[in-house]
Amino acid sequence: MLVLSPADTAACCPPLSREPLSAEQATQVAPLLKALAEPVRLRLMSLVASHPGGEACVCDLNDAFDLSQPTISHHLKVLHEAGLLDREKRGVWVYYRARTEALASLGALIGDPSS
Amino acid sequence: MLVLSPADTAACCPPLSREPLSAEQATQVAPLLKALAEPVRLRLMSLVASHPGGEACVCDLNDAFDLSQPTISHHLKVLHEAGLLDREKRGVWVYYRARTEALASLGALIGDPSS
DNA sequence: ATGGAACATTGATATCTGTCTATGTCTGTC
DNA sequence: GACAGACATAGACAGATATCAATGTTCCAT
Repeated sequence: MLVLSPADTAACCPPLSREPLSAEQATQVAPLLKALAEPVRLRLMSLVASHPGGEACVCDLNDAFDLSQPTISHHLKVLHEAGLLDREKRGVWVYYRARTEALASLGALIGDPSS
Repeated sequence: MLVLSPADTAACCPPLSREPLSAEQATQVAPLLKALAEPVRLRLMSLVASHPGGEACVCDLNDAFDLSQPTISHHLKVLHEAGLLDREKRGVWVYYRARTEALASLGALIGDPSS
């Protein structure tokens, strides 16, 4: 099943320095950046993305921060709802996987490497 | 004179999916993303970056939005203090210039194009 | 069934932020 | 020098958000 996530909207736009973003494009892309624009979420994203297999269990992530479990859960939810993390429950554990295509298109939108 | 701006901190880190960001790196990079993570600022950045000559006068930018002049001024200040826009006063007008190197390194950090 | 472990959700609170109006500062012109 | 235009700053306020403690839910083992 094909699911369109918020993160897919990053692929819709040319790089920032090519042509001006429309108001609609900006309101679609900004939430992606906002999801990343927080130190804890940035580290969470990085932790998951750089984890062996491209996925990480919540139990691993909780230990990496000096924050309560609900707080980590909240940040993971924000990243998930933005479409930057995929969620999968396996038994008692929940695994999050980084959507690298979303990160790639977002990165290309910010700083076009080909220019 | 060489001035180190907040935006330069984006070049310090390997891509998100290479290795986990440290807490210090995350707190340095997050403000850059936060500056961009707002629809108006994203459009402002895009407007300036895609403007002929790579720079734009505030007078041009004000007209592109249905917002008060102080609000635009505020957003430009945020982008400037993040190190994403350079500021130059010429006569009565103020010109903002996009720091494309900062955008490039930030984009590379988010989604590594070389991987 | 019962209990515990792994996460999520809820509700509360303090802080941050985007917007406005009003005002200040600087620059060029008459 | 007075005035007008371009832009910044200050202050106020409503809405968003990061955090926590408490509680709920789901799954597995005993």
